[in-house]
Amino acid sequence: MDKEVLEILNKHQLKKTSPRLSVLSILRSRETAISQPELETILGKDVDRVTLYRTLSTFEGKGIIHKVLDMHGTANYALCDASCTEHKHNDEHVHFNCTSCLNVYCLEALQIPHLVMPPDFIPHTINFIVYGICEKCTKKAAEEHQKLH
Amino acid sequence: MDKEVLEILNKHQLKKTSPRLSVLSILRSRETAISQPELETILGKDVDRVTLYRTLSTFEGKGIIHKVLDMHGTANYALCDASCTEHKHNDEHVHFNCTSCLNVYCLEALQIPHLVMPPDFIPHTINFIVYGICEKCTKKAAEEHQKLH
DNA sequence: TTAAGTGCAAAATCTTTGCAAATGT
DNA sequence: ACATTTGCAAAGATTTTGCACTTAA
Repeated sequence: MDKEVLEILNKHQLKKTSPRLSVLSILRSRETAISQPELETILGKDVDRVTLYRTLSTFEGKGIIHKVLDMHGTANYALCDASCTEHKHNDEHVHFNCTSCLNVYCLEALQIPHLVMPPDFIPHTINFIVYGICEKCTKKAAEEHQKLH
Repeated sequence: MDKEVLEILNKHQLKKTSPRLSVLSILRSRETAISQPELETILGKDVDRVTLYRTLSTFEGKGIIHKVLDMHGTANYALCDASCTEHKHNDEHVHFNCTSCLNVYCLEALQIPHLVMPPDFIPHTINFIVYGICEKCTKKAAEEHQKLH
């Protein structure tokens, strides 16, 4: 049993059901955000697709996970850090979406730079996504290149 | 006839068909990006929904328009500026998505700040969206507030 | 004339909704 | 025991595909 996962559910007064435990432990085990279809594949037929939709939307509403849209508009999900609450997400870091492996990395180290908005434009949430090739895919490409020489 | 619209199509060797002319002149007439459903409403039954999908995807592929995803993952489209080509989009300005009127503004004046990526993360395209309340909605809210006092 | 583009119908996806049965507390 | 939550079935919405017809060049 994953104690931390149970704590998360406790904290938000959510029942500890099997679909929720599965989803949370998958999210916790990953360093990158994961898309709904990918989650669906991992979960297999243990969890109904509809339940997955509802689970993710509950988690998002409670501030347990946050959503990042990749290049094609597909939603990817990652655990929020402890500072997120239902009302205020602390999600102000840069995301990196690899166009090769499709993984979405939370670059927690890169804070979103402060911007001055035009007058009367009141910002609320900021989304900064960089699309490109990630570390792993860059290295993989380099190795392929080696082989040819 | 809108000469500039014709020129755009010429430049990309696209035939000047009625759906394309309609879509381009709508995009040119707006200061904000427009969603596919909204376009559909404006066009009415003059243009088939399927044709609209294909038109937008052609334009995007040619670098005539660029896509911005709003908070809900809905695609919004805006004309690219002249410096965009099929291969390299010059779309590196900040977008502002009003969560009240849903409009997506291209804040051309705000360049995306330069970021240093972690090693072996190769950036290609950058997407910077600020969600919040736009000028018009801010003012509208202020007026409503006036009335009550 | 003829390649490109459109429109319709129909398939394939994706997402939401309603409700009875199951489950956690 | 009871409010939540799940799973199924079915509705709704969105997006894609195939193909015959039309149109711009």
